Parts: sequence; C-alpha cells; structure tokens
Amino acid sequence: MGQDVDLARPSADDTLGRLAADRDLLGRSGTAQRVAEVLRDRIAEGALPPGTRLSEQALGAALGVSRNTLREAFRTLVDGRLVVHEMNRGVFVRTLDPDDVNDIYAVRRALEGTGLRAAATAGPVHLAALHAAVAGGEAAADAGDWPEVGTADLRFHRALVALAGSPRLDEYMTRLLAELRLAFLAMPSARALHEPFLRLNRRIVDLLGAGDTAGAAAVLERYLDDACEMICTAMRMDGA
Amino acid sequence: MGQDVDLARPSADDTLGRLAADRDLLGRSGTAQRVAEVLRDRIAEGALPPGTRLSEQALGAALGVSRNTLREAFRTLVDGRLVVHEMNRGVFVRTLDPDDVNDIYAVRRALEGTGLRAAATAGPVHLAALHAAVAGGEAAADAGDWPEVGTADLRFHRALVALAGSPRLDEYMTRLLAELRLAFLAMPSARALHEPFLRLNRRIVDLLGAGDTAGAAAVLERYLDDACEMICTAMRMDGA
DNA sequence: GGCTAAGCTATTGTTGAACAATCCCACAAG
DNA sequence: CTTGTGGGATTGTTCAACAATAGCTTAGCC
Repeated sequence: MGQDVDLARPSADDTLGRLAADRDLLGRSGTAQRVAEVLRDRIAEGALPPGTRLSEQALGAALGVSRNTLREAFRTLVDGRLVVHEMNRGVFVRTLDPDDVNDIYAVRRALEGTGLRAAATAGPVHLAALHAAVAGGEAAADAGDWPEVGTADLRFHRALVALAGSPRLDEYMTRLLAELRLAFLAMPSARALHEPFLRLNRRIVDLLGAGDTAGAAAVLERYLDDACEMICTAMRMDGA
Repeated sequence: MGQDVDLARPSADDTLGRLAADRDLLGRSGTAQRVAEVLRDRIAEGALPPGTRLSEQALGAALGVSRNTLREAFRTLVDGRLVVHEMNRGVFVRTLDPDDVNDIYAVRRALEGTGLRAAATAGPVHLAALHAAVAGGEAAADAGDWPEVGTADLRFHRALVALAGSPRLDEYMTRLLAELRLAFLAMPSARALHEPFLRLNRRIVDLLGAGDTAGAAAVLERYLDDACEMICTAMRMDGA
C-alpha cells in the first residue's frame, strides 16, 4: 500500500495545493445552477431557439425538477440576458434585434481594446493562449469542422480580453459571448460566419507578437465592424 | 369633455409613442425583484454589513415573504456579486479584499476610458449630465452633505460611461458601482473618501469641454489611482 | 489536558400541493 | 367590427414537509 504520509505537514510536492485547485471543479453547486447551465447550453446550440416559451410545467417535468427550483434557474438566465421574463406570461428565449448586436459589438470593442492595450505592457508570455486559439481554429478549418472553428474564434477573443488580467472583464466577456450566440443562430451557416475571420485573427496575433499594438488594434477594429455588419444584415434578411 | 379621437389612427402628435415609452415605468416587477432591490439598498447603506449571514427564516419573516421567493431574490444578488452563496451554509454579504478593489478599478479604467474616448466624437450636448453631476457635488459639499457628495460622484462617473451610448456598458457600470459600495463601507468617513475628488471631477469636465480628451484621460487616471489606493490602504488598516 | 468520535440541532436544499391573480382565447352581443 | 364575458391554462406566491448538511455539544479515550 501507499506510504504513511501526514497530509497536514508541509511537503515538497504540493499535493494539497493541487487538490485545492480542483475544489471548485467539484461543483458543489445545487440543482438550480446546474439547471441553468443545461438551459444555457441548449439555448446556445439552438435547441431552444429565440422566442421559445419556457413553460415551467413542461420544463420541470422534462428535467425532473420542481417549479421553484426552475424559477431560481430562470433568475440566473434573466441576469445573463439569455432569457426575458414577462410578468404573468412566463420566460422566453431572448430574440436579439440589430440594435442589440450593435451594442454587443460596441462592448466588444471596449473590452477587447482594453486587452489589446494591456498586451503592450504585458510580456510575450501571455500570448500563448492567443497562438493556441488561432492554431486550433486553422486546424479545425482544415478538417472542415466549422462549429469548432466558431468556438476557437470565441476562445481567441476571450483570450484577447484575458490579456488585461481582470477576472471581472473576463466574466463580462464570457457572458457577452453567450448572449452573442443568440445572434449567431440567425446566420445560415457557421462557415460563412467564421471562415472569413481566421486570417484576421492570425494577423492580430502576428502583429501583437511583433509589438505592433496599433496595427493589431486596426485589424481588430475591422474584424468587429465586418462581423457586426454581417450578422446585422443576416438578421434583417431573416426578419423580413 | 375631450374631443373624439381615434387613437388607432395615425396622428400628427405621437401620443401612443410617448405612452409606449412609459411602458417599463409601470414596474410590473414581482415580489422577488422588489425584495432584491430592498436588500441591495440595505447592503449599500451598511445596514447589512459585509460578512452578515442572510438567514432565510429571519429575513423571510422580517420581509413577510416565503423562503422560496427569498431564494429567488438571492440569485439576483449573487449574480450582482453583492452576496456569496456557500452551499448548505447560506448566503453572506460579500466582503471585498484589496484584490477585488484593484480589479474593480481596473474595470473602471476600461469603462470610463471608453466613455472618455467616445466624448471626443460625440457632440457637446452629452456633457450636460457631467456638468450637472459636478455642480451637484459641489453644492452638496458647500452644504456639508457628504453622503450626497458621494452619490454625486458616482453619478458623475456613471455619466462618463454613458458618453459611450451603450446600454450594456451603462448596466455594467451600475452593477460595478453597487459592488464598489461594499468597499466604501470600510472607509471611516464619506468626507475623506469623496472630498479630494471634487476638484478632479471638475477638472475632467472642464478639459472635456475644451476638447482636451488626453488631458481629461490623464486626470481620470490619477483619480482612479488615488481612489483605489486610498480604499485599499483603509481596508488593510481595517483588516489588521 | 487535549484529541477524536458520536449525536443533536438548526439551517439549507428541494419537492409537492395549494390558491389567488393574471393572461389568452373563444364566443356572444351590441 | 368592436366590446364584454366566460373558461381554461399558466404564472406568482405561499406553506408544509422531508432529506442532507454544517456546526456545536458532549462523551470517551489516550
């Protein structure tokens, strides 16, 4: 059997420290939070398209949770803007309009611009995540896995914000992209949405590696303008 | 009596349009949301200091609401970072540490910087709110009403972010400042916290009026550095 | 004394049922 | 074609119950 080791005593290999890092992974979360996560996923993947009414009875029966627990989960989703709550009518999966998309991209400009400016002062160490995301996107494109290209794209831009080193900005960005997925659903194909931007992401990370922050900012600006425009026109065509 | 007008027919004066703008003012909110607002206020004013445990039974009895409704309200507060939820232990009013304060001010730099950059392009019309907030703060200082100086300060910086014209950034800022109030509670006096910054706010709005965006940004930077430093040292003294 | 283990109690987590309030729809009346 | 009027379904909210957990108390042991 294993040796007799006193875990309370400090040791060379930091077993306890590594264990502590997994503490939040244990997900002592509660049913409501788990339900919220499930619904978030289903909304993001389009299984619950915008406008869908989330009936308490039907969802509660389907998920095997009580109405009260479900209503707790709804609160979280409302705060994340994924769902709207109309009094005495129920909750509905949110439908974004072009104004929403424009605002979301305005926030992206603010957040990702902040990350970019932070990249100037931060060392080149933090660029590893950016490189990884770009490489992952290109590999997925070669394999024809367009949904994966999409998630790699989001990962890249989340890593861009992460350059600022702010947990709160990271969370804002995560929530914002979750909301943005509601707009992606209006796009006919994931390929048309993400393929054109593979090269721009590559360019951004290259310019950043070369220390050309201003150049990277210009490319990023163009990325955001183009993507916003593309989604808005798709939404207008879909709405008409 | 009034004339016989058909509201369904389009008319020159847009009565219906103005009525529709008041739609959300009707505040059909529900108990849970109102409970959350009450708790938010009590936390902000220090009646429920950081670390306080919010017992479901006690609070439910005090507010006259059921445990389930209270738990719905708690979800909203958790998402706003005003309280923390520890599984099977309950919810507690959040206690901020210096790391939190530093991060909050990092986000403020990003948000208010965005507003400032937008001020360059936006017309001088939007500066009215800034002027009003500064004037209000100075008047309150003359009257010795230091709490009002504090709210005027927050109003000024919220108006600064509003220059960007983004509803989402506005909401981020509102939530962020609500969280920041938790740190203000560690300060011994509202006067010491807000008085030194009256002049900086005045300077910022003056420089903005003169079109000197870079100068305003520099003053803002100093404001944020000083305020963050002041709060962090106060917290360290309080904690030790 | 100080440490461990078992047990008790209060609180939270979650459910199910109940009732009032509200909305939506269909249908009748003017 | 608009305006009432039911009826049915759904939400808003409460209450009561039970399981699960955390924290305290107490007993026991070296």
